[in-house]
Amino acid sequence: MKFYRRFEAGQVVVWAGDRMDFVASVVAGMAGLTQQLEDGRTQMVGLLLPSDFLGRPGRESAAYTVTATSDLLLCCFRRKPFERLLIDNPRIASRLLEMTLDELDAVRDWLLLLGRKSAREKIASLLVILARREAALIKRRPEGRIAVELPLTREAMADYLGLTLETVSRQMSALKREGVIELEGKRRVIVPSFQDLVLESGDDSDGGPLS
Amino acid sequence: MKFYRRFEAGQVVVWAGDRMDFVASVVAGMAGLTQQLEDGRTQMVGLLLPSDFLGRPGRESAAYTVTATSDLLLCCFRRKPFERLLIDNPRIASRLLEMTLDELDAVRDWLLLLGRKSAREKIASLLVILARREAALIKRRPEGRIAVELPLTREAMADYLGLTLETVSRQMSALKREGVIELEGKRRVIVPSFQDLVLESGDDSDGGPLS
DNA sequence: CGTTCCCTTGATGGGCTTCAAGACTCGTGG
DNA sequence: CCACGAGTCTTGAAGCCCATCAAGGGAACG
Repeated sequence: MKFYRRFEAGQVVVWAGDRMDFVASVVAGMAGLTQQLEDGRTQMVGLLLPSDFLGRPGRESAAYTVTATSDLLLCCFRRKPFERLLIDNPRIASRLLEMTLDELDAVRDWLLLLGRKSAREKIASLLVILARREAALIKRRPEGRIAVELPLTREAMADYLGLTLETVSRQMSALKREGVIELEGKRRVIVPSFQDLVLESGDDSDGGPLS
Repeated sequence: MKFYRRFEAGQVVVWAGDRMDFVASVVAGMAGLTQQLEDGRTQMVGLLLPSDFLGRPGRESAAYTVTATSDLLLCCFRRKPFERLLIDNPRIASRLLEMTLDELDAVRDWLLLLGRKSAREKIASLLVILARREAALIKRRPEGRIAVELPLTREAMADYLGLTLETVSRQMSALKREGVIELEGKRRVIVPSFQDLVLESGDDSDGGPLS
């Protein structure tokens, strides 16, 4: 009933429209849900980090293409038994509802980012989000000088932010030039002052409760 | 336990952060959830139509400002009794989960719209969405020549689409000039060919099941 | 008949995309 | 060992789409 699956960076987990008879939880690594227009324009519509849930109970086929953006480890359950589990165990169903509502809130913040933020603010916002998610795993709140893992290509960042990869690259360079961030290789960012990064992100909310 | 509340177009239902001890279902009219950056930039992050659910069980205060975009009638339940209902009645809880998952899918389509579509495609997409929602209420699928109610100001449309109200106005004029739409007053649109409008919206999906 | 709200239209400029070329990194094979 | 190539990223130049600033039209209301 429960089993693990491993994917390398860049591999596709499922294609939109394909049959999908499992649900899963991310153990390690990162995955993106993406949607496309006919002419190929691509937008990421979900970013899955450790502890996130993948799949929809009661649905036969995948609504979105899921791609591993870094090496990825999934803990999978066959869908039918999982659906039974939901019916028999209201506590689990209730927990799933809560996770879904949290995800809905996160996606709504994402709408604000895509609709109203500048390229620079978008980049800063993404780094803030990743820093907060990383810190939340160890029940902490980011502050001062911190390091952020960035297991995304420039292209994946662009698809998340609704930009081109060139613009992402330019804005990363600009933030570096101005000392807001430092780069250790392409996929690791040092943030000298997390507070300053939050200022660059446009919104001043403190990130809410640790939950 | 159950009561009705009425709001006029433009009135605020709740302010973000305010205490909210009811949940509600939209009976008639339309409401928008909006989020703001400190400098005033506004993005709509939810659009509630008849049959949609408002509020989050288990949460004390509103996360977003809710505004009636047209005259609005809500069917409200006090939050505490409603939460008890969810615990005692798994069928209702399960239904709420399904509605939340549907909303999540809708918001993900919205991400694609904000991140990757042109102003013209955004306008067309909004009209397609409203036409489909309206048609779904009577279990039909829009096609051919149809009318679409547009109970939104140009500014509310702009906040939904991540544009300025001037751009919305210009693109509406352009679509009209080219015969894709006709206007009956400012808040009612005639679509000579729904299929043509879908082509203008950028994605060619058929709108999925009627559910 | 003036005020207010909403909408339309014009002119201008800027932020991001597009197109293009080159740099860096890493793994492979000569 | 080093040359080569593929994938990823950076940087430059040009142009377009949409935002911004500005003015005015139209309808509803007192």
